[in-house]
Parts: sequence; C-alpha cells; structure tokens
Amino acid sequence: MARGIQISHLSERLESIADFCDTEVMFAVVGGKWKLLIVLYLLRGKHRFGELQRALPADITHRMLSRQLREMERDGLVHRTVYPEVPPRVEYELTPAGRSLKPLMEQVESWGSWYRKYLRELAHKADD
Amino acid sequence: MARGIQISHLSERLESIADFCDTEVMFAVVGGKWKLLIVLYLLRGKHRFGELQRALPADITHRMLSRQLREMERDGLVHRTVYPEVPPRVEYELTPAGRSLKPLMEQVESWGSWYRKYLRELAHKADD
DNA sequence: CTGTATCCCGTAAGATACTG
DNA sequence: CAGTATCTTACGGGATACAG
Repeated sequence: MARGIQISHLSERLESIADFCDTEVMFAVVGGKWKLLIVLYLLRGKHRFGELQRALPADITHRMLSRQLREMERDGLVHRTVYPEVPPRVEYELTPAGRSLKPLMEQVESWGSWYRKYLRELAHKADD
Repeated sequence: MARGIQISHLSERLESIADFCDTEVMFAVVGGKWKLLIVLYLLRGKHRFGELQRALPADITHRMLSRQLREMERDGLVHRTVYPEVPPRVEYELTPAGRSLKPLMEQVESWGSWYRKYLRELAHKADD
C-alpha cells in the first residue's frame, strides 16, 4: 500500500484496462456518470462525503456517490480518509494522479464550450 | 443544411446536451464504445464503411458501426457521402468539429500513457 | 456493399431500506 | 454521517436476419 491506495486493486485495474488503447484509458476511469463532476469538485480541495453530495446535482443518490468514489479510489484517483469519530467523518481528496487530470480537464472544458458555439452557429445558418 | 450536416438533428442535440457542463460535452459525443477509435481512424483521412470495419477491432458488428457513425453524423463530427453506385459506396470523413478533436485526443492519449506508467510504478512499490 | 429491423442480454444506474 | 444490501429499471450494446 502506498499513499492509502489499494494496490491490489490497482493491478486488477491494470488488467482490466489492458484492452484499451491509451486514448481510451481516461474514458475508462472518469467515464462514469458522475465521476467528471466529482473530479472537478475535488480539484478545489479536500471535501467530506456530505459536502460532495450537496455540491453535486440533486439527483445523485447516496449509493451512487459512494460507488463512484470507491471506483475512483480503486483506480488511484481519489484518496479516502476515515476519521474514527462518532458520527463518522470521511474526507476525499485527489491523489497525484487525480490532480494530474487538471490541465486535461481544462482542455476538455474549453473544447466543449467551443463545440457548443459551433453547433449554435450551424443551427443559426440553417435559419437563413 | 450546411456541409451535409443534419441541422435539425443538431438543434435536437443542443437540447440533449443542455444538462451537461462543458467538461461533460466531449464525453457525450465521443463516449460511445467505438467512437474514440472511429475518430482516431478518421483523423487519418476519408474512409469507406468497409475500411472502417476492417480497421476496428474484429468484434464490432456492422450494426454498431453504422449506429455509432450515425450518431456522430447527427452530432456534427462526421460527414457522410453516398455515391449512387451499384454496389453502393459510402465514405466517411471528419467535419471541422471532428478534426478539432485532434489536439485534445493527443493530450488524452498521453495522459493515458502516463497513467498506465503511474499504476505500474505504484504496483511495483507494493512488491517491496 | 451498406444499412436497417427485431429480438436479446448484461451492466450501469436508481429506489429504498437498513446498519454502525 | 457514511455506507451497504437488495431489488428493480433503463439503456447501450450484441446476434441475427433481411433489404436496397
């Protein structure tokens, strides 16, 4: 175990992404329905489970948030800290791998913004 | 209609991605199981349906290839040209929006490559 | 050669309830 | 507060056959 990451699960994951080309790997690890939003939020800092749930769209269930976080932990993107208190407190933060997504996310975001404009312009031309 | 893109479908698509943040948009348009590989192949140039099928992993059915291409056409990433011949010949090529993905794809690929190494190193440390 | 229609299946995701 | 168990649903994707 290094930095709290479940290594055994990492090698599992290495196997399971073996079929993917390098370009597909990112989709494999942040392609879940909520994972992108989770990464974006955690890029702002360490947060508790409840904070995440409130920060994300209302229709994410408790169960799904938990699952997506576990998968991201298994993939070495997120580190989970449990404080042995009552009531329990759990904090999530990005690992170096998680933080390394930042510049990429910015690129992806600006492409998305550009693409939206592109679609609107085409739709506009169609009105002529 | 501009450049052969189905504009009516574009406005449809504009609606359907309205719920996504800009960062999610890219995943919405190239997140299909084979779309990434299709983009990568078409970045090399215009290709026929059959060429695509042979270039992609053997387990993609022609039904799925057809569907993914149609969705990408609807999203304005791919342009489809039908030659009125017998037997029919159809060629696919990227639109400007499709080609605009190139630098992003390169970033995504190099992140994927880096991430693989990162996982291997962590797994290696675990052996110590 | 390219494409669609029909039917089927597996898995991601949601609802709900219960636990430490 | 955080998490899991169980059950269910929805949907992307696959097999196959047929058509222009």
